[in-house]
Formats: sequence, structure tokens, C-alpha cells
Amino acid sequence: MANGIQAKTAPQVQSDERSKGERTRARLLDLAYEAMIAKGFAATSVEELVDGAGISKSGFFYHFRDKNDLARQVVARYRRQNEELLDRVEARARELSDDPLHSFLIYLRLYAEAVEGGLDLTPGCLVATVTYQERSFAHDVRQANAEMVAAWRDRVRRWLDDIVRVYRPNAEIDVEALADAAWSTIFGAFTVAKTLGRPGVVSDQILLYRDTVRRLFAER
Amino acid sequence: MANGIQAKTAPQVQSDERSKGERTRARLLDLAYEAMIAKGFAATSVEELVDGAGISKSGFFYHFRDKNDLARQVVARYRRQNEELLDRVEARARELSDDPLHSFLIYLRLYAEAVEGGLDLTPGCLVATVTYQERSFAHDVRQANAEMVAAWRDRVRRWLDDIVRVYRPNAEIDVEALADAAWSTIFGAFTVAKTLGRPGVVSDQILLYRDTVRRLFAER
DNA sequence: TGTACATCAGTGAACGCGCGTTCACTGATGTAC
DNA sequence: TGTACATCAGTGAACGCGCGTTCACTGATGTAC
Repeated sequence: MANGIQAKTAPQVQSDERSKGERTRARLLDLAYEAMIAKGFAATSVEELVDGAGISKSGFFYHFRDKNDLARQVVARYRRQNEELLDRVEARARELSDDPLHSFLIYLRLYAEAVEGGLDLTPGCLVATVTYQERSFAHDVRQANAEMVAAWRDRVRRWLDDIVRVYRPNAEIDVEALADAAWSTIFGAFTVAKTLGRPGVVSDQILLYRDTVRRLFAER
Repeated sequence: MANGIQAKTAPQVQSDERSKGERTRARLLDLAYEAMIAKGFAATSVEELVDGAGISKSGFFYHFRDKNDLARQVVARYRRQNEELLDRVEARARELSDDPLHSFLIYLRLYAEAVEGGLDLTPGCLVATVTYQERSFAHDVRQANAEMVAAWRDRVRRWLDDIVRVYRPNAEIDVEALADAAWSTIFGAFTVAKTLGRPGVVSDQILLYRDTVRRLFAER
């Protein structure tokens, strides 16, 4: 989510301390990420990526063992980037409040804002891309995708556990389902946003989830 | 959702009043639907479908003009089937209560149960399949997909409008976002269910949405 | 009741093209002595 | 400071194979007279 990459390398012809190879490789990952979300993995050809990067097709195989190796690295980088965002947002939220409920609510709002900022061109979610094209990806790519989602879910789960230790919910609640709901909401919202061409849906739905949590624990 | 098809044609060797061609065509659509959800459209070859249907590859092109024609018909049939289910469930819900809120809550529960029943083997959602492989589908297939989602969303929207005419919500609510949330919840839940291999997530999330609606309008 | 013709539901072989992958080779840059 | 060698970051051409699509042909079933 929140593609996180500035891509479109500014006219910094030099002054990039990465080596030439690393820059090319990063460019290929950028292009692959966007194309995979926009049109799927099978429909993304090696040729269009190397055209975009300005190298030849065989140059691609200098950087990646095969096409699935590219997918692997796209997923891994995407995970790292989103987790860095989650860490930053969580740190900020904890800083703004000691209370687990309040900090969680802040966290959700900050995340919604961050995602909204990154939705400029390509709304869409890499998780769904991998999940809905099972057979195009090697087994380990799909597994990495699943582990990633499980890890993100567990973050939310732990936070909710902290909350219920302090707050009595207004109704009997299923913490499992509420934890699932966080990412389920986000993936679903991306799907609707992309299907109907309404990027705003994503942050709206995150904020709706936030309201649900807030109301569940609000003292009256 | 709710694959709705019994497929696996029981040993009714004869006694099917459909013509031979119609049965073959229906079988191809069944196989294509399952394969598209399971592995994506690009990864679903014409060859595997005709193998499953027991005809030759060129027989396929007797029934469908090309591969995208198949996709078109799969989407159209899926829409019909889901809308028949929605109609049945809505009729039953209206029958059980005159009140818009109560009948909506019944509707959601019945739909959750119906979906749960259909999740046996292939959890997954055709909408997401089409949405996340844009480029593999012809323009009109993607458009039909978007119109379908818009139509389903509007059903919910109208129902919510009926509710707010009668009930005062407990908090200021965004009816738009709440209408989006219904299908967003379902698509997201399918994604999580499929990614993590936990089919139960779908009905749990529908019921969580139901609780949210209920609490928003419950008089205290 | 038999014949002629049309439609249905396919078959079999071939085509062609895109696409991932390989392989031998190469110019530029870095490092050791 | 120059030479030898290694590594980096690729190039260009060819391959092969899967896959969608076409085309001429066909046996079985239905319909008209």
C-alpha cells in the first residue's frame, strides 16, 4: 500500500551514491511493482520492463535469475516498505498517547492519511495481485505473501489485546474477527477503489473501521 | 461469491433437458469460473478447459468466439447467479420483517450463511480476479465487472436510505461509506480467506459488518 | 416412409507469434603488485 | 605509474515452446416434402 517509492528519479544524473547496477535494479523493481498492480503479473512482460529501464532483455537476467525471482524481490521490498511505514506511524502514535486505545485510533488515522497520499496513480494492492494469480507465481512467492499478511494481522491483534486489557468493550466482541477486519477492510477497499476508479474509498473505509473500534470501546 | 453452481453433474446421464451443446458450454463456463478464481485468467489455458470438458481445442471455438468471449460470459453468468441469490435472500428477509433495519440485518445474516455454504473448495471472488488482471481482459469485460459492482453497491445504498428515513443513527454517519463498506468487506474478506486459507473469514466479516450497522441504529 | 438438405456439435492438423530463457561475448571500471 | 587480471553491467542473436486461433472437413440429429 502507499507505493512508498518516489520513482521518477529526479534529474540527479549523478549524486546518487548507489552503484549503476543498483539503480537499474531498483528501477526494474519500481516498474514491475506498478505494472503488476496495474495489469497483473502474467500480463507484465520482461520486455516492457527493460524498455522502461533502457536496457536489453538479456540485461534483465543479469539482475534476476528468472521472472519469479523478480516477483520474489518485489514482494520482499513491498513488505519492507510497508513495515517501515507501519513502524513510523506506530512510533508517532505511541508518542502522541500512552493509552492503547487512543494511540490505536491515532495510528489508524495516520495510516489512512499516509495511504491516501500514496494513491495518486495506481490504487491497488500487491497482496490481492499475488493472491488472485496463484498459478503465475512460484510457491515461495505465494507463501511469502501469506506470511506477510499474517504478520501484519498479528500487529493489529496484539494492539487490540492491549486495548481489551484496559477497556471493557460495550458489546461482547470477537477480537479475532476485529483483527482480521483491519486488513480485510484495506484489501477490500483497494479492490473497490480500483474496480470503480474511486481512490478515496480506501481512506474512507479505514476511517470507518476506526469509528467502529472507537465506538466499541467508548465509555458512554 | 457463493459459486452457486452444483457442477459435478450427478449421474444424470440423460434426463437433462438441455441440448448437448448447452451442457458442454455450461461445463466450460463452470470450469473456467473455478480456474479463473483459483489461478487467474491468463494462467487458465483453453487446453485445460477442453480437457476437463472432454472435447478438443477447436471445439472450444465453436462455443466461444475467442478467449475473452468466454470471460465475458463467465462474468455475465456470475452476475446473474449472484443477483438471483440476492433477490431470493432479499425476498425472504422482507417477508420476515417489514422494518427496513430488521430486514436488512436478516438479509446480511442470510447472505453470510449462503456464502458460507458455497465456500467449500474455492474461496475467492471473481470481481477481484478481473480487477487485478486488468490487461488480460478486453475493455468491455472490465466495464461489465465495474457496472456489476456499482449495481450491487446501489442495492445496499437504497436499503440504507430506507433505514435512515425511519431510524435516527446514534452517531453522525456517512451513508455513502457505509454502502461502500458492504461489498468492500466482502471482497476484502475473500482476499484474506484466500491468502491465509481461512474460508471462515468471509461470513465472520459479513456478520461484523452487520453488527456495525445494528449498533449504529440500535436504540439504547 | 424414404430421401434431401440443413443445422448441430464438434475433430485434427497446422500456424504463427509472443515471451521467457540461454549463451557466448564485451566495454568500462576497480584492484593488486 | 604502468600492466594484468577480475568484476560489473551489461549486449545481440537465437531458441523453443506454449498457447490462442484458423480452416477444411465430418458424423449425428432434426426438419420439409
